[in-house]
Amino acid sequence: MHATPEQRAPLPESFYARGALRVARDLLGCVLVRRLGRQLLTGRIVETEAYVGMEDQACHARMGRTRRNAVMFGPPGRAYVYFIYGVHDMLNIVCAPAGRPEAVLVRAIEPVEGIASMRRLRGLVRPTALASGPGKLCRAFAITRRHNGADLRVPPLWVTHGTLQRGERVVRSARIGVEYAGKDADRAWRFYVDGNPNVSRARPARPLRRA
DNA sequence: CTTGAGATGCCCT
DNA sequence: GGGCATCTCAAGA
Repeated sequence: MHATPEQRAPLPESFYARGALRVARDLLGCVLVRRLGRQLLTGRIVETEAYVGMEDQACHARMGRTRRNAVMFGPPGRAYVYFIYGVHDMLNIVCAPAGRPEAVLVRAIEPVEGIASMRRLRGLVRPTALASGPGKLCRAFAITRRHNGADLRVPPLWVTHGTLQRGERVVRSARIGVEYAGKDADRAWRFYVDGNPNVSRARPARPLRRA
């Protein structure tokens, strides 16, 4: 089954300009594409989190603009990639018009093409563990801080339209690892495909709501 | 490992 | 007593 040109076309900037909450939901099922030399690595996005501007106490922009978070203040549809814990790169997508620092963290991907390369990049783990977390996915797709600011409509890294399959349901929960965020720690701003084995934490800590 | 907030210290006027 | 360079250190999805 081959993708049509339409399906392969990158999502336009307007898709990303609608605010992190809507975009986080709508990115589920869309396809991340990475060109590595002559090879394409692709996968369906199955888990995201919204980070919603300066008011959001979990958002990197909460203290205003700094050197690190500057790309969040720029145009939508760009990669905001940062390094954390001395170990992981994290891929975020800027999701509001310039000046509004909102972004979606891409947290898990279901590998589709280029799985052999992903295994090389990640080590020999279960296929469903190749990209089942924000740090893992950056490793599997060879995404690093060098991609910070990259336009996600052109190679080597872009996102194309995709849909959920029959029977796939979106659920939401609190975001992972934001306990420090006070009033915002419990907001249900994490979205994922219910039951998908590539999601980073299959078993939720708390009850879920249908999204 | 990086970041940035806060502390500390230094020199100016 | 303010502005700024430097340090220090906790915390980070």
